[in-house]
Parts: sequence; structure tokens; C-alpha cells
Amino acid sequence: MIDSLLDWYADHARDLPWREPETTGWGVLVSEIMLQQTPVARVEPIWREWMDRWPVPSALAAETQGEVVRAWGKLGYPRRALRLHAAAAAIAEHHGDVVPSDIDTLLGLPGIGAYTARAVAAFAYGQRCPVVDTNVRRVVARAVHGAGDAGPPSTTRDLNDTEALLPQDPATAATASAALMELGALICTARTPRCVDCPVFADCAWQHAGRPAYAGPAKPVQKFAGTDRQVRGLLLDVLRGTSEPARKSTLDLVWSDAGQRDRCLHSLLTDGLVEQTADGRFALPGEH
DNA sequence: CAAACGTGGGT
DNA sequence: TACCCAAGTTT
Repeated sequence: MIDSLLDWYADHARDLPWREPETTGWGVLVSEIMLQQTPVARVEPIWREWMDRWPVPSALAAETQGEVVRAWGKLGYPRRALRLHAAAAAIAEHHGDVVPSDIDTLLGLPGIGAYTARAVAAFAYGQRCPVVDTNVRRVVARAVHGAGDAGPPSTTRDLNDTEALLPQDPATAATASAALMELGALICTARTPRCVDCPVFADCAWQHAGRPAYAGPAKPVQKFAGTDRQVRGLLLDVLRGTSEPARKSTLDLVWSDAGQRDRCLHSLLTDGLVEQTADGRFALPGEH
């Protein structure tokens, strides 16, 4: 199964810039953080800007938090920008401005969890370690277990299942990890899998089982309209758009419910995404 | 472990 | 038009 997957990947992998051989560990790390819960198409232009502007961790660390949040643009989940900024500072300070290759060391950095640590180890440093994201979990659920979709995550089982698929050679294993993710992104998709084009079709347990429907618990659907997330986004969007601090009265225009609006502004202050100036206005952090 | 956390494109 | 969903992490 892995051999046909590798053949397919060699022919069909997207030409994503962070996959170029010359990409540094820093480039890979930035891409992985940006790609968390965020589509490739939206990440690519921002990633290019960041690499031009901040080619090494210390360059990013030298910026204010506010400038980093502004440059994050509308990628979403802007706390990622703050954490990446903090990770860059730690890498510059404690790791010689080079992204660590050790998984446990990576896990100690802000914003880097089980997925991202292994993705960096594999894709930047060619290590043989299971890289489990939502794509891989879905591919494994179908191709290996014959289920219609992945059930709730189970860290140990997911890691073991994925590790069992990896070739022994580290560099090939890293490519296989990328290929599993690519298959999930392009062919073995969540909604309408393109099984007619699948390189693993002949070995797929889901096909052999007659493509049974997903039997597990329903996945919770995440609301957005009217939530604090939307209001926080609206508030932050105002501050990203101005170099001058904004008055409270300006921010009040983005949402009619005063209680919710104030709660959200307060949570942004708590998160460090917004700061209040000496004269009581509001701005992105570190820019006044 | 569940819930919070942005945003916008595809179906 | 709604709803689904996208390379997760943190609390």
C-alpha cells in the first residue's frame, strides 16, 4: 500500500513552497503553525511574506507582538501568531536561532503540540516518526480499519496505527507521512472521497468492506455566527487596520450587544492580543 | 475530556 | 442558503 502511495505522491504532490528542499526548519515550523485549522490556499501567500520578511526566528522575535499579529492578517486564531512569536524568541535565545529537531524539545515551545512537533521532526529533519493529523486519521480509519471516517482521537492508538505504516528508512518514512496527509487532502477527503483516483484503492479496507457509513458518534458542529469568536474577530480586525490606537467608542460600533462586546474586548486584553494605552484607547500589543 | 478559539471557501 | 470543514493547541 505504501509503495503505491509513494508512487502517487511522486507524481501528484502539490508544489507547496515549504516543501522545497531548501526550506529551513524555521520555514517548516512557520508553515505548520499557519496550517493549523487553516486551508493551504490562505496560508501560502502569507507564508511567502513571512519568509521574505523574517527569514530566521530572531528576525521575527525582534518585532513587536502587534506587528506580528497584524502580519498574521486574517488567517484566523491569532493567538497562534503570539505563540509563534514567543517560540521564535525562545529558539533565538536558547537554540542558536535554529529550530530544534528533537520532538520533546519542540513540544516545550509555545503553540507546538503533538502534531506540529512530529511534523517538524519529519518534514524539516527527515525523522521517522508518525505524524498524525486529521487527514492521516481519516486515511487510516478507512484504508486500515475499514471505517467510513475516523472516530474520536486516541493518541496512543493513532500513533501506533500510523507508525506501523511507515517504511524503515527515515527519509522515506518522512515522505510517506507527507504522502498520507496529501492523500487525505486531495483524494481521501472528508466529504466526497475521489476513490476512482485513489492509489490505494486495491488495498483499502473500506472498499473491501463495501464502503460502510461512519458508525461512530456524531462530531460536534462548531457555531460561529453570534459567538464570542466572531466578535473578537471583528474587534481585532479594527485594530489591525489602524496604526493609531482606537477609542472605545470606535470599537463599540462593531457589535450591538454591549455585554458581549465588552466581554470579548476584555478577553482579548487577557490573551495579550490587545493592550490599552495610557489615555484609555486600545491597540495591538507593543505598538504605542 | 469538553470547550474555546477565526475565517472563508466549497457543496 | 445553511452547513461542513480546513496540516491543532490550550485550558
